Amino acid sequence: MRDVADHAGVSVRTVSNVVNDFVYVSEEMRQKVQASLDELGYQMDYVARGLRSGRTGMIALVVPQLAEPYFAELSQAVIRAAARRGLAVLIETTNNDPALEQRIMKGALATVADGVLLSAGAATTEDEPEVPLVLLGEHAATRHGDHIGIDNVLAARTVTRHLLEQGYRRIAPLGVSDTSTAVPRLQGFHDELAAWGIRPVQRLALATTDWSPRGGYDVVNKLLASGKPGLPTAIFAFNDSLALGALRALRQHGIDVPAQIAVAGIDNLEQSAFVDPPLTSLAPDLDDIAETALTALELQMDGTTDRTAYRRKDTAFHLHVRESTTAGNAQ
Amino acid sequence: MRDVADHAGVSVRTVSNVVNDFVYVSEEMRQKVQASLDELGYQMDYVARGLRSGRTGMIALVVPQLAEPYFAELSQAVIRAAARRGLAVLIETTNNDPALEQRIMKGALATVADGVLLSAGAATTEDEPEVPLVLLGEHAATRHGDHIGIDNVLAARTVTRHLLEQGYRRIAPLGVSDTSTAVPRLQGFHDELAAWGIRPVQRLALATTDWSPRGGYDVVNKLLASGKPGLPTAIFAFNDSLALGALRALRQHGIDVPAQIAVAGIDNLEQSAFVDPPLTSLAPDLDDIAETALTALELQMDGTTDRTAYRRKDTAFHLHVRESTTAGNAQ
DNA sequence: GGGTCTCTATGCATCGATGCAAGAAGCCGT
DNA sequence: ACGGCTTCTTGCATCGATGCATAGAGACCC
Repeated sequence: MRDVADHAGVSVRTVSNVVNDFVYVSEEMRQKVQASLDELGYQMDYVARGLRSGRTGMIALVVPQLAEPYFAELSQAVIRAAARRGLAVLIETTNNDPALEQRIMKGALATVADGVLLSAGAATTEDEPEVPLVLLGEHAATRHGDHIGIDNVLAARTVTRHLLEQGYRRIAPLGVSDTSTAVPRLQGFHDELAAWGIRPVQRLALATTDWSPRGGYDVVNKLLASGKPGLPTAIFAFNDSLALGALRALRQHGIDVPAQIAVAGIDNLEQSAFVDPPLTSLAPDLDDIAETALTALELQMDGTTDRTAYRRKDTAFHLHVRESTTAGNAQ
Repeated sequence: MRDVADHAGVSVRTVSNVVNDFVYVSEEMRQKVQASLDELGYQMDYVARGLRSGRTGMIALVVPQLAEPYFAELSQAVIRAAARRGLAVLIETTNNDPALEQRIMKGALATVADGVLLSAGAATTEDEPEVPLVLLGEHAATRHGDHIGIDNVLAARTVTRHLLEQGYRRIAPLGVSDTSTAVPRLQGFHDELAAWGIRPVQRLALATTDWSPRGGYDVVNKLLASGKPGLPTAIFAFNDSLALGALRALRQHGIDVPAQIAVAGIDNLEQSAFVDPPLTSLAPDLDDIAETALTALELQMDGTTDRTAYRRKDTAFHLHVRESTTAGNAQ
């Protein structure tokens, strides 16, 4: 900036004024400085500005695994929403390491990011976060700040209701575990069963903490290989990755989906519409999540809302019914 | 840092010395300062350090679309490799916007990132980049700096050879277009055919620039719906997303894979092993790409290599043969 | 003419860290 | 006792931008 100032024969401050569209700059001056800016190819040093202003123009997005399609699609939505606000996105992955999550909640990213979006974590903390922080998904562990996500109980009820309406009665929940996302989904599943006067069959519960295709495949494969009688007539996978693995296991055992066993999931991955048969899935509105989260984050950043209070916002979702749960001989 | 200095009754500079493990600090002093650091919960301001040192500790990763599984998996690998070096990763998406890519090559991220990894772009430029810059994948357009990726001609030959060895002769390339990645893959396909004395059948080429499941689905669906005779006996999809869409279209038309038509792809997405039938796919070694790219980037950052010369490094890949190309009645 | 007001351009201090170089303290050899 | 050396600590300037305050130039009013 000093170079530009020298070149244009004005003060550094004036160059800054031009760059920032300060009101009191004469047209003549603006053009002269602009010419120098262009000629020298000036690029703002955002680090220096960040030091002075206390803002970096960056937000951090923290997810367990970027390679999981759900988080990839979510990240994409966040990047889009951030771009609309002129913010760049720094992505960190935690691999579900609670210690790392805790450090981040405590403010480890405070100096590089103006705010943090933390997704689906395991860490618990009672401390007030030291950065503007918005939690995505379920975080049973803390009651501070903004929590954005779908109502998982309601979402699970919606999927379950669909299966029940299709006539399926022996439904196996897939992905049962004690993680913060699994618990409310199982809850919703049970709630809906109860509403229909159906008692959950403990033996049908398919437990795994590995919510990947491999996890779904392994669990369902074991179930089928066991040769035990009393197979479910439908599988409600707690996410689509599990469902895709389950589908593979079912096909491998020659089981027709949905004629013999129906499958439904949650996330509505891009992939899910292109497997065979196309997967019925509940789609969280990722753009809604991203937009809502960034709005909440900005309110924290400019001090409108505080970080102590607990605010929960549920975002929209939509059930995509596809062939994996229709055209079957349900019972 | 000033607060810590006051609290410990020492100078700011000494605190800095302790934080940076400067050699000439007495043990006594180190402990006293460390106590104050801990007590006050000091966190380094990386922005300020960045201003002084000219390094931000961040690299930018630029990809067209994060939601595409390949780029998600690549990003994951880059984040891991960067973490090993103590670098954070800022992710930008371009949606293949050439103007944006060009701005990035010119150094738009120079002040926020110490270096840039730019993946699979369309932009052409002859200017020397103004940031340490490593290009990932094919970038026909520029001859500056480091280019890291698999040898796409060889990769395509490898897949094609596998199909030929399995006995397939009427192979349809899927994803034909004039993008920088498609061209060498088609080249390799033709090269291998030629080596076997087979002339490519123009009519079999399945052209699309949309390398997503939808793109693959649409093209193959149109082919099958056309009712034209002379279907291929195998499809070589230029990436797995295309292949997955193709699989869906084939199944929908009641075509058995691989008995009637075999399918192979490139990328080896996590998903690809869990579709039905599991997809034969050529796996680029993403960790190798990320590691090689970051090594090259660091050499540029510390000035060991310059940004003018052209350096191309091919990374490892491995063909995963699965059922989508085996156990068929090839011809 | 003098005072007030608006518009424009500038100087200086500052954000939080580190490079540099000098100062202080202790030790050794002669 | 004194210079020379090593070890340890510190003050000051600096990175590149912006906040604040103010000075100068006109314009306008009484």
